[in-house]
Amino acid sequence: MDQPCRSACPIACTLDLVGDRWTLIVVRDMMFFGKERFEEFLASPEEISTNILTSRLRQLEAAGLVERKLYSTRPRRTSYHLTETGKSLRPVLKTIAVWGLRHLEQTRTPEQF
Amino acid sequence: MDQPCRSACPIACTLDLVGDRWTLIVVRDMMFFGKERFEEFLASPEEISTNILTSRLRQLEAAGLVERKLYSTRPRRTSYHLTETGKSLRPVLKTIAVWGLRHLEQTRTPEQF
DNA sequence: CGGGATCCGTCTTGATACTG
DNA sequence: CAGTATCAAGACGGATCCCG
Repeated sequence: MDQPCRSACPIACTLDLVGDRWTLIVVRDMMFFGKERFEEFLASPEEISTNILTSRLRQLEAAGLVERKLYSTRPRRTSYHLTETGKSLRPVLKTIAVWGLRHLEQTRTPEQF
Repeated sequence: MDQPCRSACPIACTLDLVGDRWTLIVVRDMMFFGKERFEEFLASPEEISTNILTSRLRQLEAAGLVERKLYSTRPRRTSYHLTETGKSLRPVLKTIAVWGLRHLEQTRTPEQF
């Protein structure tokens, strides 16, 4: 998540960007749940903490996947939106979700969902 | 990477399993490069360290994505193979690789690859 | 020599409290 | 509401050691 790229492998480079426990959760919230504001991301069931959320939003912004907009100065209100590059992650999220559903079907009972 | 599941979301659950800097690198090495042995994983350009590799292989084994086989006792030789569940991650890896290639095309010059 | 385990120092993550 | 400050806990990396 820090250096641009560990290696020339596109998988490794992608993981450098989004390969951690939280980044794709935030992207998911924007992409599938239409969340835009700091408070909304905090409200997700995974319970990201404020400093981690801040750092992930900054990284996503730096990587050009997310744009920040101040839409009110007093009170200060910020909103976050996926850029076109950010939106292009949709197939990745979708594939992960599909895999998760399949895999979890086998290891957990349906009532847990 | 620790608890079974942070939430009922299949994306979050998948990330709990493989959402870190190293796990999918190891899976990639098995899936696309046919690597099987501890030493081979260490030789990848991303340079995973021995303790991290050990812990990731254990986690993958515990999750049922990888099987360990001792194919020689003296000298002791261990090999690691993807189970069917592990192999089912192929579309995930592939989608990530495709996204990486596209995204990196725009942000880096071709000579870097 | 292959396949780790262990120790240690550093960097990162995350929970909580606090601020503009 | 949208963060920042602080600090403990854990992840990571390197080196070394161990064991068959």
